[in-house]
Amino acid sequence: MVAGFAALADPIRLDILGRLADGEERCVCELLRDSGVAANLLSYHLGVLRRAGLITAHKRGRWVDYRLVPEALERLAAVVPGVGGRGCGG
Amino acid sequence: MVAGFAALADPIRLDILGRLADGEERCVCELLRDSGVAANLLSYHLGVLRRAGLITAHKRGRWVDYRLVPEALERLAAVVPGVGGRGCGG
DNA sequence: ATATTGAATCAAGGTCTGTTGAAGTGACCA
DNA sequence: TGGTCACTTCAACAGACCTTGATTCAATAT
Repeated sequence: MVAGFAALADPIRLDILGRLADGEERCVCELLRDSGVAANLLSYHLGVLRRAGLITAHKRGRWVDYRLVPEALERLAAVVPGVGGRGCGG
Repeated sequence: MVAGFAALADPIRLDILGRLADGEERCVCELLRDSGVAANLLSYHLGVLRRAGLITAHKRGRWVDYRLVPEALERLAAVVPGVGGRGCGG
């Protein structure tokens, strides 16, 4: 949980998550094109997000596709103190 | 914004926020009693939260009371990627 | 088998953070 | 005026983090 917020506390990682925010899968090569960071650095940050459980990876031939784990992010958003996680209809 | 998430990425600070989550004001001395950390360390973490805009301080005689800034925390929770800030009735 | 590509990992650095103990500031009391 | 209390700030250190360049690994193409 602390690890989840720590994963959000970096501009590169927020950028990655923002680019996956529509729920679609994207391969590293595509994330790499727009991000403007080195491939190994991108891989490092993807690893941080993956180990935090915020994204998942699966291989497709030579490529690796990443996808958001919305539940993990919702759980994080719901646990922000003072917000009260289920304000909608829970 | 990155600073906001970074402020959440620490167990002591999450503990502080959790203790302020009811919206009530609490003086440092009260926060100090249960937390079990040194006074200067608590002051440091309160400073991090204050500089991130997540809490506000005001003096009351010899004491300092801290209070949550719910808007700041709601804004943070709403900006978590993939959650969709206004999913309720926007 | 070899080369090439997409991606992950390793080693090493510089920088930021968290923790500690000591000193400083302002408000109250004698 | 001096002393104590509540809290903050300072100086210093260990550890974690981010970034970089080089290496490694797996999958495809020749």
